[in-house]
Amino acid sequence: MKFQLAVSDPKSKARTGIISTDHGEILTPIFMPVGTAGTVKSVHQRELINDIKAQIILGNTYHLSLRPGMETMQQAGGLHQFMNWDKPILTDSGGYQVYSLSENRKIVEEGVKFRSHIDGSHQFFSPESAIDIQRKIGADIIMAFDECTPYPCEYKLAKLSMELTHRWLKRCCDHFDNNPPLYGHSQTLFPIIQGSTYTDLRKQSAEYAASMNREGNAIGGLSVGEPAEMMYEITDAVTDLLPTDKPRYLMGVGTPVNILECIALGIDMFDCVMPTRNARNGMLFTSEGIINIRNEKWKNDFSPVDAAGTAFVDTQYNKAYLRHLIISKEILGAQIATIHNLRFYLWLVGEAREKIIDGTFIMWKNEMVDKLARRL
RNA sequence: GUGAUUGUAGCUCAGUUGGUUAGAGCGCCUGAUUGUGGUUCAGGAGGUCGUGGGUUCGAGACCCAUCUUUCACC
Repeated sequence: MKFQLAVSDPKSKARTGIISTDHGEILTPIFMPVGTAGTVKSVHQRELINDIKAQIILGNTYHLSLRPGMETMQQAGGLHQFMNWDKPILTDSGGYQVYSLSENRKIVEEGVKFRSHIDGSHQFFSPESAIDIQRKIGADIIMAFDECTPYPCEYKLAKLSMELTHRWLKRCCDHFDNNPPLYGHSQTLFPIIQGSTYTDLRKQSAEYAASMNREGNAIGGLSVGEPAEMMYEITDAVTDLLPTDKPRYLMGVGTPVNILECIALGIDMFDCVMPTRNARNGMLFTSEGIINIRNEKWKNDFSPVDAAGTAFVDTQYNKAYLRHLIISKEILGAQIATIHNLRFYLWLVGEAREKIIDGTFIMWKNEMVDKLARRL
């Protein structure tokens, strides 16, 4: 992987760049659609490329290791081959599932004992096994195995957790360096910064992550329930300590507003389930604000889903129809809403990139932020 | 026509020997959702208990009439 920093906005910390992988280039800042189980839910790979214009998608170590399992994955020749996606892929390590499936796990120094949510079987993940699995999946960018702390989190616990994440990070790096890729293309490992909402811990973690000298760095453990302002504050502090010549990935963020604010703070990569999961529940993100398409007021509104939108679904279907589909839990409703939301997210980061290059980013961002949070 | 049977929220139904403001599930209407368990969670609206009489301090419940549902028999 290579990262070429292109433009730095003089009025903020925003920047643009190009990430090069063996599966192609990624123009930053970028949003990466989440495809946990080897599919971005409800959309076709062809739509991801042609309509949504996704440049990179996510997969998930935990979910893919349970199903279909690594035997199938290896026989398929890795996830790119398996799902017929030859653009870049990033895999999350399963660390987040330690957090989100917290009722079914036990954390020890060695790793984490899980119970599968599918069949209740006992599973064990360690930094080493998370790397092994991600080698077998074959993602272009893979993530260190970390512990994501909940919010709020006491200082003492946050510190202990961060220190465990650091020891795990060292093990991830060692194991990664000692085990080559399996499919003839290169992979790169990103460390994850933790430290909850404590600036001193975050700084310590950022420095430790940077000292691993990998090709990119990620910020984890945010957008877990803390106020947005707190998230911005932490992100701001952390990006100051990360090398400028490597991409910064803010994990799990966020709303369109969050993304613009964090681009201004020097973040290059984002992922979030919001545009996909919320699409399936009828929440649409548009340049004019947020639409809950289930609301009764759209029942007989035959105007386009998003007249200003750039996806074909925005003009080919009307709101009343989409409302009907979502309320009826029809599959096509999820498809249309997901294509719309993902296209909007990709459009948004694409515009941000253009504005950074133009030198008008901050002005544009401030105008957009007001509109994006409106409820229509 | 005769004999049973049924009637409570939009739907399917609870509702104790008669006792405060009649409940549930689903549906509907609003929110929430941030490295996805095709979700999940929170809140809300909605009922002259078929109708009319009666008994009783008090009736969704008991009695009478009437309408209604379903069934059987003539």
